[in-house]
Amino acid sequence: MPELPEVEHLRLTLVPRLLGRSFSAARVHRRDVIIGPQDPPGGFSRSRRRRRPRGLSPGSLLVGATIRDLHRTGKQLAIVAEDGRAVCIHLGMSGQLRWRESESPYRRAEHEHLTWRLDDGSRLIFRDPRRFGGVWLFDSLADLQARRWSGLGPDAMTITADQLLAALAGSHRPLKAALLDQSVIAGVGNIYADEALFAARLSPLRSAADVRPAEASVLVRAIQTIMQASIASGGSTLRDYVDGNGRLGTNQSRFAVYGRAGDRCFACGRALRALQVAQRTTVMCSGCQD
DNA sequence: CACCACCCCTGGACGC
DNA sequence: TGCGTCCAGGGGTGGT
Repeated sequence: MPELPEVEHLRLTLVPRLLGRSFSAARVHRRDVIIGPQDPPGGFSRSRRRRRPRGLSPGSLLVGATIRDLHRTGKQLAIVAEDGRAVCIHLGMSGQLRWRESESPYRRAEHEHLTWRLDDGSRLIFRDPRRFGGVWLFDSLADLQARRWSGLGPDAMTITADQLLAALAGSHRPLKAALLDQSVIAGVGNIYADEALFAARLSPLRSAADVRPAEASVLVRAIQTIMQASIASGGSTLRDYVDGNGRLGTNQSRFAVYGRAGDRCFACGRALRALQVAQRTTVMCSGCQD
């Protein structure tokens, strides 16, 4: 569920908490959520992931280093230290990254897999009940970008219509399947794919290669407008998503189609239709989208 | 190569 | 109340 807007809002809430601070300690409560730094690019597959990560030391979790920057590409976040080392965090479906004040009494809650202590006594906690997410360790941001982010397409917030069009060219799968493919465009998930396609009046079933330049422009604008609005309202919270301060998002109240199958289309009044595209529940308006 | 079905995981909703 | 079943979905893997 955390897609680009949730991760970006999370990043914005963590920047003032983390930049310039340093980690004084890290506690790993569940080893298999952590991958690297010498493990294969992209991490282990599910079965192999159970293996104990090699090279896991307090240093590789950035302990002792000052935090210089928080990066985001698509749905992934990176904490970058002054000395260049980087930790990549992917929230998956249910992941949370939460900062807690020093005075709050801390008792580890369920599914909290990794806890950092900061030099001012506050804490940064990675929690992920479903464990679709993970934490990847790299010796440098360049290494992270080369080994983990190189397969990602342009970020959804900055992609141009020409770039999207080029990525769609020659592909005959449904347009929505292409939008969900992170190598085509990074950051779009099931919710914002449906919302953007509705706003752009394009059917999720359209063949990707059939999208015309003018339609790609409208679609890119729709994606970016919708995502920008969501970032501003703290992201969408359906179940698990909270920002760095533990606050819920409110953007879910603006959904036009997602989760509204059977309800009336706000534009034309027809009942919204639910279908499956690329193994994902998809909601669309047959009257408006084509 | 392109595409797709399947699987990982947990908790919440729902039916009986 | 309790138990079973289904569903949510990001993304890696392996099959077609």
